[in-house]
Amino acid sequence: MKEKINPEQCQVVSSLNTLLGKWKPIILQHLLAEGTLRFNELKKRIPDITQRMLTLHLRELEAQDLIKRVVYPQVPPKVEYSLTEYGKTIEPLMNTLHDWGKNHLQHIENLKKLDKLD
Amino acid sequence: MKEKINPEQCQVVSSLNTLLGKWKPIILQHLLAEGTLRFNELKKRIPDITQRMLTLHLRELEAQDLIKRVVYPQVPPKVEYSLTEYGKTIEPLMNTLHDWGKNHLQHIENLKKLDKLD
DNA sequence: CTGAATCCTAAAGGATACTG
DNA sequence: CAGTATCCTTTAGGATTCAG
Repeated sequence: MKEKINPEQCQVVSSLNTLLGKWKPIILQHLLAEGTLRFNELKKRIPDITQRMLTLHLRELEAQDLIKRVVYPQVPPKVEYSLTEYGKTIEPLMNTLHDWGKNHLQHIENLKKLDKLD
Repeated sequence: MKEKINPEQCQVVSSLNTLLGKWKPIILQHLLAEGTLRFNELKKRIPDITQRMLTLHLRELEAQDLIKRVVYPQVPPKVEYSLTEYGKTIEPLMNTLHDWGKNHLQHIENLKKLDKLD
């Protein structure tokens, strides 16, 4: 018997926790695709997110050192978000998740079709 | 500018939803490591999970076609859980998550140490 | 423009007791 | 042994308002 695995020590859970948040993967995808975006540019690209959640998620991603936040001291304020160098290491992970997820949707779709034949 | 990405059409989100559940990755890890386990064997290996959550998570993993459930019609009941053939395709994904998560914990640890030097 | 503050709802998960 | 059923707590997220 293998040793016990707890959520706290499981490294898979560690990865998942980093991405845990309804909009975090979306935010990361936009920053991966476009490099640098202002707060409102992100808001426009993710219409259904609330300002509150965008702020909270950005703060958490920043705390994880995945993104950096640059404030231009001017009025009206201008704040730019982009991935840190470290944050860019998440791209292969995102791609792996994307590929498996895409295949998974197809798989579930196929199962449903087979069910209808019964 | 790329097209908008919504949670519903985002394939990364699709993968994450499959693993969404406090104990699901843990359950999968045990089944990956040991092949077939009975309900109570899983419960013993994951001491802090409640029977309720174990049942719910197993049902959801089964609905995703990731695991299969075999009931032996006897008293007392015997139910065995194992990965489906399709479910085994999640192993590379789990490994990728594990590796990134392990590195991430180390990264965060290093950042904390650097902070203390200030 | 980029937030912060407050209040509220919904969903996930836990505790406990019961059952074929 | 392998669950169900019920009730409760916690947490994530949404709606709205205000502010520098």
